[in-house]
Amino acid sequence: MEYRPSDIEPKWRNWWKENQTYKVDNQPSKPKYYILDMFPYPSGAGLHVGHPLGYIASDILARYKRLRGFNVLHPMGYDSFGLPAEQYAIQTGIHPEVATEQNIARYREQLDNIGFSFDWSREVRTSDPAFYKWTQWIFMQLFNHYYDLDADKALPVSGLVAHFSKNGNAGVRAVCDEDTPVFSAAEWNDMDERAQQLLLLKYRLTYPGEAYVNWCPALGSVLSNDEVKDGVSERGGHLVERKLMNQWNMRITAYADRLLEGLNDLDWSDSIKEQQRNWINRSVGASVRFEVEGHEGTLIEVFTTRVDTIYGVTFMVLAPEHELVQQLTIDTQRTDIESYTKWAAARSEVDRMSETKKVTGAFTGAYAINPFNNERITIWIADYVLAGYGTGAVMGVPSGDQRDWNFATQFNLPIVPILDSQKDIEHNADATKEGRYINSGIINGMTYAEAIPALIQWLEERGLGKGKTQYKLRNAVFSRQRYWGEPVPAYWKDGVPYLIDEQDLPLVLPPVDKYLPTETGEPPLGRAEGWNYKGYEYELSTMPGWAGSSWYFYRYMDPHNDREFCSKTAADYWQQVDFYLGGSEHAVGHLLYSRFWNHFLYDLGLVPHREFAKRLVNQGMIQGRSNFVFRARERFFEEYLMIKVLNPFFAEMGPMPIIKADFEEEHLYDFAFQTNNLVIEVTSSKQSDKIERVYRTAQSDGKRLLVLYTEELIDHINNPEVTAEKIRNALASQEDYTISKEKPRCEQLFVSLNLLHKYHPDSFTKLHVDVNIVVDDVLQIDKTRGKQQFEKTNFKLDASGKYLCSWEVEKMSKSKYNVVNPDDMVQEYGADCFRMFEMFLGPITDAKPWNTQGISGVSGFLRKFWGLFFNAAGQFSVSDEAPNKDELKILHTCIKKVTDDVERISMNTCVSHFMIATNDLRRMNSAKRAVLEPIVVMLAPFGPHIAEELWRLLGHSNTVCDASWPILNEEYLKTDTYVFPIQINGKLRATIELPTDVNAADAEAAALGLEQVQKWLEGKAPKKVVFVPGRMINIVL
RNA sequence: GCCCGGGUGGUGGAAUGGUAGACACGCAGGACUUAAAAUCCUGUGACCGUUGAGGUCGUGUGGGUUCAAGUCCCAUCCCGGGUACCA
Repeated sequence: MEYRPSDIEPKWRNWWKENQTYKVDNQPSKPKYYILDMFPYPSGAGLHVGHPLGYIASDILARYKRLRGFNVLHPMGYDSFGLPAEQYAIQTGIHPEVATEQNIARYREQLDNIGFSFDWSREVRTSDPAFYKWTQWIFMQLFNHYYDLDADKALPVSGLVAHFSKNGNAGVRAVCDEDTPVFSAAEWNDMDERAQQLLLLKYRLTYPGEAYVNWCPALGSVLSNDEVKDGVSERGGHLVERKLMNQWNMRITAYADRLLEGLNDLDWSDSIKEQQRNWINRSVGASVRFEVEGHEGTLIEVFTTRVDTIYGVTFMVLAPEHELVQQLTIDTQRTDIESYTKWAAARSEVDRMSETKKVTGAFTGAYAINPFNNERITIWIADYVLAGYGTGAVMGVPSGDQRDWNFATQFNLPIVPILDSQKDIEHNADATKEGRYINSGIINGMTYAEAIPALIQWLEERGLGKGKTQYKLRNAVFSRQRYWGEPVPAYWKDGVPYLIDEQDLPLVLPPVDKYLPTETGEPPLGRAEGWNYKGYEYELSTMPGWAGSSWYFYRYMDPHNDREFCSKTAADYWQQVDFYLGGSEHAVGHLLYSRFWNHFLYDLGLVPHREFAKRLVNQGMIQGRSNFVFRARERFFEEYLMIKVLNPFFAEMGPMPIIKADFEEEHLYDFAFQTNNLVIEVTSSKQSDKIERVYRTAQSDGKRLLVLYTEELIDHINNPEVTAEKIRNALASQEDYTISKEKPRCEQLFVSLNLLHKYHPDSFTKLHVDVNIVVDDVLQIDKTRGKQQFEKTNFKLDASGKYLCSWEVEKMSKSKYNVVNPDDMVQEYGADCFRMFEMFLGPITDAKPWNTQGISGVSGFLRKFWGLFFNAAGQFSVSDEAPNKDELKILHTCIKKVTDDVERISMNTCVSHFMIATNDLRRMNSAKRAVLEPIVVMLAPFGPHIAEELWRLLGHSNTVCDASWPILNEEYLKTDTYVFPIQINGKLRATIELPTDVNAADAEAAALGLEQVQKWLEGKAPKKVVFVPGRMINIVL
């Protein structure tokens, strides 16, 4: 019987569905294993081949764990709020919910096609009110809690209020805003409700505050960083500026230390933990306040990790957005400062940080006073200082910091050495901490270790600063001026936010007429009619994409609970995620925010662990391999005409007076002949104005004009003789105006890659082409028909009649037309083959471009494996004979390797091991149940359909999912002899077969006795012989 | 720029500091076939040499540690991810 995946795969998928094979119940009697994939955003492009990479790996692990006796939770759902659906809604008017619903249906269909063991009864969607009710509920808990430093956990704000009314905020050690005043109980009790509420916001774990956003005045809305390219909006190219806006924030910095410490116990890759550490970036230093000359009481605070360099400060730099810039700038500098600020506002943070070669800045005209030596230093603004980072001001120490050095050099500011060990500071900054201080007042002669405490003590005694620990981690902006997200369960009264009643949850997203900001620039929710809470206006921003994904892993444990986000029973059983798999691009975004929420939920006693995911593996991205085609621009046609058609004419008729080799527009005519006064104009037939203009010029010059439409050139592009004939006719004719009368068929021309070198690079526009109509970089011309991109198109093909495309590796995305749909692969090769091929591509953690060459190897393997079970007549035929030693060795080698490799998530080598076992068994013509059945079980996680079919053919009535993983017996792997490699000076020169357990002396003697070894020894004795038991022999000469 | 990865034959990749290139793809030759497809067998890092010998080089590049380095250390180049509102 032939292996036909299209027959067996749908059959078993149905059977699994009907028998609820993958339904999971809480079974306290069984050990549990929770394996989770980062859930997908259901995009309109559908699932692409990159998504399943992780899902297949986790599915293999889930099925493997099940075979090893675990009760495995392996759920799937959708992160279904997000920007793309909203963009689509703006363009089409279709409600994002409708589009999202369709996208999910499509994802589900595609996922079902691959044979995953997901328990779909536990599916979650973040955009489902039954789900986001709990996202909103958690938000409310955050609002109602503050971080208490003594308890080192989140505590209810109600306790804080009680404390304030008795003692004021003295004695409260809590994380709060920098500018929180100190107040007494009396002062607190005297405050009105509004003042009290405003004060409490300084403590709450979520609070409204100001943050910079990408504001696009032309679109009247805030843009995501993704939507901004080179300082303008991606759509429309409108100007974008950075603007302060009132936004909800999450006080994640309260958890900075715990998020750092928690990393130590996590079984996550070192690289990801390192990224998180760097992102949080705890730095110990000092804050120093500088007075501003002539501005009594105005202080500029800076944070520095190198307070020891304070005497080397020769200037100060503020972020262009710094609140004091306006006030400090003197009139004569105002124009400079304003134009610089405007320029800087248009630049993104990444641009601002990346630019290190070009130093820019502007002088405010103001001076600050260094508190240590009372020196006047100039105050500048420069875009390398970011407003949202630290205090938005830095002290410039050019001798010790390269960026400061560059700045000082550019603007001719002094560079003062401060350590006797600093070298070469005329050419570079030297950030050393070695040596002793010079030019440094109270710390002269001290070392780094002595100077720091001395300086901090000095500052603290005078109230001019203090030792301080700072984090690079910033509080997270939580508002989005968008429609398609969770509404914030808060309303505004008198400029103060209040939570709605818990019983009014969920606060459901209201309908709006358009998904755009209001005329007054408010978020789309401002359009919702009658949308208010007991007469008060709701918060109009919605939550960001990461809200729902920060806690969804608990919902899978108890997905239908309408009283709690997850019951205690469920959480107690499933505990935490044992294995989490997802893209490395989430290293600091999702994975840090979700850890933060989890720590908070843990503080409230709602979840059993501080960390939600015990083990994490990051899969590499499957990149797209984009193809490009080249559309000819007008310049091409002029060049083409010259090269292919005109040159023979010119050779015959002599050179022309007015033609030059370049094809600039300002030339009067494109080409001209002396013969018969003929001039030629090449242009699109659409440019009738231009044709008329040239015609008039030609008339007044007394020239005869031939107009060649680019479109007619396109029509005959592969046959230049047609055009040559036209020119010949025009040269012979006496008409003063020749123009084609027939309507050209084509409007655009695409030129094959291998012809481009003949033309100027500017002659073409490079465009993405759908990779699904390209095979081996050759465009399938027949498949271009009916495609909008190729309407009225002709192709200039290469000598072999092909159209060759160029290619590049890029992110796989709809806009790049490089999305490959797994359905197509499944259709052609079957789901098992697709699954195994994705695994066979390489290590799960590596990024790689999608490329299907090689899939036939996996397909062939499955057929060969299948063939092991059938005799020459095509009948199922498996023997019950006892296996021999060689067969047992094949089997147990396979058990060992596959078991080891699944445990370390090395799925690609597992596939190889199956191939090796299959090839070996085929060579032996072996078909024994005792060997084949265990391999079927091991194959089941990888190719569940084929394994299920063979399992049943072997006579079982239950599903292969409920079989047991085979047990390794090392005895079968042992060998009596081993072929030892013999190295001379580390290079392989010979081999020798010896007993596996040979001792050093015997091995050495045997090796030295070999003729090949003697040859190298040249009669001398070796200096040394290294013997690694059971492995190798190295002879050192 | 900064942080984190990665770089091995024509290609995807394999390799607890111990025989570099497992397993596949591709390619070449052969078998079967009227033929093609499919299938099967053999070969396949480069170079020199050749009798089935043997040798030199070889894991981005340049150094180093070691009896032994793809693997460890230092420097450097290139590619990918993240860079706080894509998810």
